[in-house]
Amino acid sequence: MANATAKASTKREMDKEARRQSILDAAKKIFADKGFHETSVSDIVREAGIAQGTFYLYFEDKKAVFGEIVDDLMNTLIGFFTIRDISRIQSTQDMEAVVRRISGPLITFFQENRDLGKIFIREAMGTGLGLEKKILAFYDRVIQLGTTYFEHFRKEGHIRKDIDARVGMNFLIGGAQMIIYRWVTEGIDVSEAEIVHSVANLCLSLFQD
Amino acid sequence: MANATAKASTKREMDKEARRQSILDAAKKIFADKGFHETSVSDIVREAGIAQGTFYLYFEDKKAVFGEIVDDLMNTLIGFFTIRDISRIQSTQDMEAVVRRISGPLITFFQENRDLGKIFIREAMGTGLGLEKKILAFYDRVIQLGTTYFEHFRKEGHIRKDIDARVGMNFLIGGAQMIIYRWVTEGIDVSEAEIVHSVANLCLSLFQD
DNA sequence: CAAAATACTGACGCAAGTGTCATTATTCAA
DNA sequence: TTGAATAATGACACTTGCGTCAGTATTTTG
Repeated sequence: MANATAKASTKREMDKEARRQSILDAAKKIFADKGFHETSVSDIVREAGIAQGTFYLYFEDKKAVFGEIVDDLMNTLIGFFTIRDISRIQSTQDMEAVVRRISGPLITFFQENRDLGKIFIREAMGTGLGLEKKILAFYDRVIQLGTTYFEHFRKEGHIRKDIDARVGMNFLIGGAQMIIYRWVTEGIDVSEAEIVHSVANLCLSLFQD
Repeated sequence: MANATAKASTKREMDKEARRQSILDAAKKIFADKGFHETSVSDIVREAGIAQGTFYLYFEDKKAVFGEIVDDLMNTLIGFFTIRDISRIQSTQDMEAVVRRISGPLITFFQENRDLGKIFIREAMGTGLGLEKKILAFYDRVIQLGTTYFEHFRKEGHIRKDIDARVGMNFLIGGAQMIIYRWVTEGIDVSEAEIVHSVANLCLSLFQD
């Protein structure tokens, strides 16, 4: 917190952070385009406009960049799935609102970050890094959140009785993922609003009474 | 059809075919275990008990084996999804029967071929070979079949009006895939019958009135 | 301004894995 | 039985891309 030093050091930090970010951005672009395995570190540094060696000042290796991209994404997504004070929400109306409150931002996000959509859904599972476990853990976390909401609405009586929450949630995630993937990769001629509507309706029809 | 020659030649052919198959089997095992990119041709030939060069007498390269495995699998799966004479089937009862007739054998198949499940669901999409397009075409074919059935039952009046068939089918495929994947990879302690029951119910609840 | 610290560079050594090919083994046919 | 055809071998030359490091540039500090 010594003023001058702090300022200088802060400035350096910022620059390093910016460069780091620019490497991440370059990597996202190439990964989404060519896939993890077809992407070489040379590709990334070319896109980022830096030398080969510089890359290794900021990241351990190619895996590390990829892992960080996926980690960041998962954190962002968890944010979308988190709803505080679910216990306050009670009517069937509200249940629909909850589904839409989740799926809306989610889909907007993927529209604005198609690269990340491709990377996460197409690549991340089969890269052969340790990611598979992490991703399954992520799904489990989402499922856990979903199950909480589910059980809540079940208590309120808005939910059909005969579906196992975990299985249903897995189904739901897979389904939503597939729709988002196809929407993100191919330029399906469907508006964001329509996608939100469809996804939300599908989710609801799975569980609703 | 010259008798002696034909017999001899047939015998040779059989042997070649058997060897080919043994390479495919070895490859399936390793691919499912380590993933496409972590698998080397050396791994495959070691598993198959042949020399490096022999591999290349039977396959162009590693991609070719993988591609063939995936192609075969897609053909098998299309068989499961094909129902002749859908127009004969009319009641809601029958609609349920159709869903179960598809999901039952499908799930049995994946239970008996977990390797293929892993390969197809975890690997095939992101290998970076030309497979992505092929797989999407496969999904489209399945969706087309599904949509036919769907429209049929819609005419019969067993289906909710407000769901777009294509979107619904995509959702359904993604959902089913996710469940099968989790069931295949982790040893979830759920019986095959229960999985069939769950999947079928989820499919039905998506569309049913 | 000097010199020390920090940041960046890119050529290159190295490892991994591919696919070939000269050689050896096996099968067939006469 | 022999030699011609077919099948299999495995060592190795070659490619590719990774990660390092000795050297250069830039920034900071006193």
